[in-house]
Amino acid sequence: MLEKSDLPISVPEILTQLHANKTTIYRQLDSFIKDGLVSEVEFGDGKKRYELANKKHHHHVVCKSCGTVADIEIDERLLLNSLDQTDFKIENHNLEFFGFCGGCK
Amino acid sequence: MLEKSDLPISVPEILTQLHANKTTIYRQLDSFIKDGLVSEVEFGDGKKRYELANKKHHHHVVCKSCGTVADIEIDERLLLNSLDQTDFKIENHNLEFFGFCGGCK
DNA sequence: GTGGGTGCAAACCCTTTGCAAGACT
DNA sequence: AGTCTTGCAAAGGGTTTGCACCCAC
Repeated sequence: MLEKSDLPISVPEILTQLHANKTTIYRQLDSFIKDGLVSEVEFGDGKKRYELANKKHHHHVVCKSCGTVADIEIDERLLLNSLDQTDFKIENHNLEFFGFCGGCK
Repeated sequence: MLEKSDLPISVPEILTQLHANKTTIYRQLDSFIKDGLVSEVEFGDGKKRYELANKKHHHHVVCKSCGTVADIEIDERLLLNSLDQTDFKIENHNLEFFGFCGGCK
């Protein structure tokens, strides 16, 4: 398929670039996610975004002005220590940063 | 208004508890956010949630099974250090944890 | 009367579902 | 035949918008 984008992309974006059926895209993404090939990220604009799951664990910085997205690696050691205070069994987390990119700031 | 809930609540949830107009709720929330009284959080289920902005900076743990939400404080020092690698000017971030609560795990 | 907040309905956008048609074994 | 995938249209769910109405100054 079209997981050629190296940054997370939404279904509406996919549809502008690929003359394909909406429903099929959603269903294929679901199955890729189930197989662990694709992962979902959320930037809080109401659209889910998808990226290949073959990269090492990372997070994103999103430009509030132009929408540019960059990958970022976070040292999560201290972050994980903070989890001792809860009795939840944590399985995953969302962590995304918002600000202005070099060109926009 | 009804910011009596001490945890983030979505507009559909508000509407079940308060016989009020949808549009009015959205507009009042917008204005509260603009005034810095309310802040928005996202748990990735397509609904925005809102909570009073008068608490100290914190994050949430969300139970994937029953939906229970708890507050959690995160030591963000190391996390912020990681941001040196980007030339973005970061203004804010989303950080939410997902897992299973004491009752569900 | 003018300006601002309210209410209703419709529109919007992303996502999901139902069902019939097609492809593959 | 049987099963799995596709396509289209419709429905769903959250959010936004248009516009008329009402209240207060």
